[in-house]
Amino acid sequence: MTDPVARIGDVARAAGVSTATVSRALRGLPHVASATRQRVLAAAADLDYRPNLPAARLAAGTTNTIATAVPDPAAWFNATIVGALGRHITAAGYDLLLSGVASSDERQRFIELNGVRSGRSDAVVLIDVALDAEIASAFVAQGGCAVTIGFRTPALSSVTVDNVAVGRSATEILLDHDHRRIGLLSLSGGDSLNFSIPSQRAAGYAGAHSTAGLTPDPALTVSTSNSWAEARRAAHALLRAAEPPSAIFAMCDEQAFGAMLAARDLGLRIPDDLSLVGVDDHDQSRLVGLTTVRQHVATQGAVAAELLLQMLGPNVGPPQHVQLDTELIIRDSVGPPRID
Amino acid sequence: MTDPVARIGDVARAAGVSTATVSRALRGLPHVASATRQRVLAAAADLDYRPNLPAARLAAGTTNTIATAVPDPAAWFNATIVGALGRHITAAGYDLLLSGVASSDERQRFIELNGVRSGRSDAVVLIDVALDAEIASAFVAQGGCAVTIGFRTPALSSVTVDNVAVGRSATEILLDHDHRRIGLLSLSGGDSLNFSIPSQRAAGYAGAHSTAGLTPDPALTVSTSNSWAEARRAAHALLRAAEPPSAIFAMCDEQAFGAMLAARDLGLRIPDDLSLVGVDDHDQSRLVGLTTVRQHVATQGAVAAELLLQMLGPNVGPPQHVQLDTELIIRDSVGPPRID
DNA sequence: TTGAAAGCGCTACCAC
DNA sequence: GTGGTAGCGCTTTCAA
Repeated sequence: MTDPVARIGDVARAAGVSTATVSRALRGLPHVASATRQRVLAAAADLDYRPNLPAARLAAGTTNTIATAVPDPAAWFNATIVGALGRHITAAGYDLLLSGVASSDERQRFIELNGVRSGRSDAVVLIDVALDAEIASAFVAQGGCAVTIGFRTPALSSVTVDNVAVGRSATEILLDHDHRRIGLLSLSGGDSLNFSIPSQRAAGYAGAHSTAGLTPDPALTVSTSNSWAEARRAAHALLRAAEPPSAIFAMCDEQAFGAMLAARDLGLRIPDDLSLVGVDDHDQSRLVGLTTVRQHVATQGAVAAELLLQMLGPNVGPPQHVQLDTELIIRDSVGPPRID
Repeated sequence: MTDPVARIGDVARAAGVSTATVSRALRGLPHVASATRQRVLAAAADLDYRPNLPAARLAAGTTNTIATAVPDPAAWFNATIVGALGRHITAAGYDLLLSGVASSDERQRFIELNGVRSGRSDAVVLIDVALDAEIASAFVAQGGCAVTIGFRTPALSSVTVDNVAVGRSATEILLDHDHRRIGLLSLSGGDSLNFSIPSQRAAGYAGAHSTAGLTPDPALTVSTSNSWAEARRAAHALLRAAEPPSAIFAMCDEQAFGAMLAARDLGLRIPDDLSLVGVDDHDQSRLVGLTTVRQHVATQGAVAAELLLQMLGPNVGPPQHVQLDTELIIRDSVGPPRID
């Protein structure tokens, strides 16, 4: 059953050389006579030898692993980023360790577990999880290497979008269509989530209003998670209020989907009875004709991977902050307000 | 900058005890006087000591890591499973290593890299990736521990659904509505993917037909990936054929979404001009009123985690195969064929 | 070009 | 209850 696995020593013995030579030969390092290398290779193949990675890494003092923290690995945004990120770092020879950090306790644990100190990973990527500036600084002071996505703090490299602009352009298109009561479906993170995104998008929403000489009605703002089920309930309440909005700006497409469902519940047609704008350009948004502010999600993962690989390279530099473009995608969910 | 990280020896020295005692004290093992433990704890806190995980694991001969292979981590089905799986195994104290294996080369590499031999993981979970029976047997013969999801081979524990029944019930509802020309949007995996699922669902489709005394027109079957963009093109072609189907059975909801788009392109309304059934009950299916055969995706991840944890436990047993139920979810995408 | 031996940081066994 | 010490499996000087 448990056949004794071949170790480097077994290969050495079989090839009649030392373990040092086996190590060199197998890794293609120089200073090995090619005849010797052949012999080692043959012996290794013969014994079906596989080097023990953790041991090799311990000895070499590296981990070749990138640890990733994300609030919810199943959410579309996160999954898309993880996919892109994984592709790139795997190609570069790194392993991807994935942790869900739904609560701030878990986030805390993640940070501790993945500091350089614990030797579990060479670097960390934080997707939509916020970090106190001091914790971040302490992390890098200890030699930690990290990049954040969707969140920005000075000490760490980051990839983000301009969320104020996002909120502004989503609101503007609604304003341009003469909507004057615009509901806001705001994002309420779990406690480990990133609060700056909702507040920045809300700032854009407010800014667009004030540019137009308007002041949004605070009663029109409600917060929900990114689940459409929750957004649906919230939108439902909004739309059944005494003075309902004629349009809704949802901070993510999933919430917009919930709003669509709510509209349907109430017999409201989109865009005739209700206009709607989301953010993300979710895979399904096109299907339902949702007008939305697209952010290039997979690209964010790819860029993060690039930054990471660069930081892990020989020449260290200061943290880099890249901000990606967004664009308004016009589909069929925005029209003029209904006149009653 | 690179402040020297505290090692177990430093803690031992600071507390005036041996490393053995530190190890015991820190891990809460018995045979440590509580006064000693306090002293060790204090010293560790003082030095901000973090045990080096890889080293600890190497010494203890464990990895505490589960390696997961999935064709595409970004796909909804996979992401949902990974999310559920991760939650459970993390709770049990394991790390989750995630690898995308889009090609059979990558799958091969994954298997080699994660055999017991390489000591990288304690167990492996394969999501929708197929394995030759011999490779699977060899894997367990070497002491490998694995569970597969969506694919079944004798040697490995698995969690699956009855895909023939899935295909049958999707087809039956269409047949029951008097459709006689039913298109089949079949799944074509990448080369690492699991081919048994499409063929089983197709068998269900054929079986339902023959039970009704019918023979499906082979021209009505087309294969695409699970991307809706591709499915859209395929459905488009199907619907513009000389004798188009009056209904389509799509092997996954994402393909059904593509078919919806194709229908829209052609000015066909659902279900008036075209009926549609999918499989999965994707998060978005409810939004677009798609009738579908639901499989409990997150549950599959949870069950897989359970099997895994059990296998990793003390009492080894034979591989277990659990088959989860599916259910037809009736929404608004199926109606009688149009009479022209 | 090759080998001996000293680690990497921790655990676990066996004495005391 | 505690410490000494031999590993875990590999890498990497350093000398030969």
